[in-house]
Amino acid sequence: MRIATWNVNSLRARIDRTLAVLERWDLDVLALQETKCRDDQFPLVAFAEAGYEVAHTGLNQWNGVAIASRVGLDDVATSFPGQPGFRKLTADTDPAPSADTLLDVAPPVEARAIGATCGGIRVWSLYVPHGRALGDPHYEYKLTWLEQLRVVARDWAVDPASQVALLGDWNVIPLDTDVYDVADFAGKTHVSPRERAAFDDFAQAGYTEVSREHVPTEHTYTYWDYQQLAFPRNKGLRIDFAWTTAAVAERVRGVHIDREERKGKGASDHVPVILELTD
DNA sequence: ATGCCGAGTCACACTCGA
Repeated sequence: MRIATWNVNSLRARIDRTLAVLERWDLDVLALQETKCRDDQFPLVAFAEAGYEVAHTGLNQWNGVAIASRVGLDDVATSFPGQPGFRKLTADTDPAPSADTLLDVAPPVEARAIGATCGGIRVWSLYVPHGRALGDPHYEYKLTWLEQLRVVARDWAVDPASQVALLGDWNVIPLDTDVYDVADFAGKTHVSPRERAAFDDFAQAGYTEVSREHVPTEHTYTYWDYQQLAFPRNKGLRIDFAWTTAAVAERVRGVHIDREERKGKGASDHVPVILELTD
């Protein structure tokens, strides 16, 4: 069984590359992030013709996460329990006291998490908030989002037989050797101690980051910026990961990072991470 | 060549990403 995660950075712009990834890796399940479309814009037919069912949540042009599967797709959840929301608190988005403000309504939950049971594994496709800058409200949102995910994920992992895979773009650089030059990230998001702790805490919640276990090589990246020849110069980041329960981790026979997918015209800035499991 | 930022929205300049 093969399961992959990929931040596709607009599915409609990269539907051909996506179908090619499914075929090239003979994938059973693909977790996608940043589909950047609403549900009604999702290219369902292309997936169906390739033999995949799809679950998707997308509210607008931002975010959007999906799971495609050819081994079943059950019990779809379009958010995790208690998933925090986010709303900009600026004058232009909220020029006058709105009904929301007056009612103190919780901020909207974004399309950043979707779960489904595929071939006996509870798969989550996750797009962790970026954080934007240290001290930005989005940074606190990111930390709260990760903490709440960890709290609920810990409960999912209590039964030692439970098979759970938390796949996605975590927007955290866990190690100094996961970036071309950590000095370039001084004072920025992705490397701060609080973000790294929020990421590492999934180990205490009963999970193993299996891509590290199988591909420990330093300076192995999953993302390269579009600007300033980052890919040809190999100035990348490792930010796409797979935390799994022990029952999944022991089935992992290999992990592949599809660096080839970053080449050529029309590439996403992220590449797929593929898990090979015993059947 | 792995090649100098891209996508979506919207109306041309902006947001967002990391």
